[in-house]
Amino acid sequence: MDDKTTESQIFHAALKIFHKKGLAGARMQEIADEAGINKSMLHYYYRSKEKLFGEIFKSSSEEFSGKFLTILNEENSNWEDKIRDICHLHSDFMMANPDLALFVINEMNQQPDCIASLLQTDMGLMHTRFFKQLREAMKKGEIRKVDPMQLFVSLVSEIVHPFVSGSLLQRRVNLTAEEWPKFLEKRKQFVADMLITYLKTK
Amino acid sequence: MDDKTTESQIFHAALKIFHKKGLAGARMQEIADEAGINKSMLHYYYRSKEKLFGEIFKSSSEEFSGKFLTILNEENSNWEDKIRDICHLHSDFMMANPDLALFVINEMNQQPDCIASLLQTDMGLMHTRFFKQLREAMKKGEIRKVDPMQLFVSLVSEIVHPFVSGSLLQRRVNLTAEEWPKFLEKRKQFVADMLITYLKTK
DNA sequence: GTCTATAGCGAGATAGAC
DNA sequence: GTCTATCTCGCTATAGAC
Repeated sequence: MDDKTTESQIFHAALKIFHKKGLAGARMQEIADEAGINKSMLHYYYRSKEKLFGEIFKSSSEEFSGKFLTILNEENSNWEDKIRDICHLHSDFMMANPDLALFVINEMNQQPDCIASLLQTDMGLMHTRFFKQLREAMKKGEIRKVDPMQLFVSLVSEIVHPFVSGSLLQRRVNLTAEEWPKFLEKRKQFVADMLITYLKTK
Repeated sequence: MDDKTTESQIFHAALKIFHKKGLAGARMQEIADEAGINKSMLHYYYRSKEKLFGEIFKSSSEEFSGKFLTILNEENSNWEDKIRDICHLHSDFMMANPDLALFVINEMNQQPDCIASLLQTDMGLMHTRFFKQLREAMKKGEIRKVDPMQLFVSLVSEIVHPFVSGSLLQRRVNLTAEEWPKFLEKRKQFVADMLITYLKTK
């Protein structure tokens, strides 16, 4: 799907436009223009706007969610490494795909039913190595006893939200467009240190 | 604007529909139905869809941002109280307005220019009592020295993101629709404790 | 497979009676 | 101020030539 066929050109153009404008806001003409091809080709390859959107959403949400699972299930790292990995690798991923998170979150709220079928119902988060390692460390008394789910939500929120809410937060903390990426870069370290420090102090 | 005049009925109906579907996804007919009045009345009172949307967005974004400033500037509370207040009061506010945050974030990204004029350019965050108290406490060595902006972004992210990303996170942590509100309720305490504990340990 | 032309419909907006 | 009827346009989708 990464070659230069017409179909993949459409796919990549649609991804870009849907990510920026969402299903309701995107226009087939705009996608065609972005791909540099004729509008009727979109229907030739993907039948309808909804079908095309479905492909994009499926791919995007799987990519977004998949990143977490692979890191949380890594074999050769302890819970501390995994927190640092999430902070660094996921930040990098979102820096490279600035509209992805908001797109997935947003469209998921809009189309609860039509989209529900596209998603894995259970990610098995509780059974990843990360959670096992956390529970183990708590049992041994190495770290503070907390609800692992609250910790996970904190981790995700701290990393994802600055990207989701980018323009609003940037304005609030009064940083320029040049300073903001640097702020996010420093943030990886800040979040990892905070969470790990909190867990280790009793 | 809170009486039962036609204009306020339209306003409240539009708020509800725009919050749920956004500018592009909302339909004037749907707003009229929600308000229980004729569609042409929307144009009579608000001229166009864009004008009506503008009123809703202005009101919503001001309400959303204003909550923070008032808490961060409270006279009779120290930095610790203020963190707890943000966690508790802002959570309650978002629980009561579940679609507000995502709506503001989303539309802000969609309409960068048309909306920019509606927003206060500088919230003066750095000059609120909260930040003064934080810097003071750091100077005295009472708390860990951190970038106050990073801390603020963490605070906002931890509280706001679970609401913004509600349906996605809920699915991830595998909680039912009944368990999720309880989880969010416990979260207020969890976040406040974590941030305060982190700051106090050196 | 790719293009042009156009069908068909939905939605925002207005005219005009009451 | 409120309603019904209608205009107009933009957008999805398709038909059909090449």
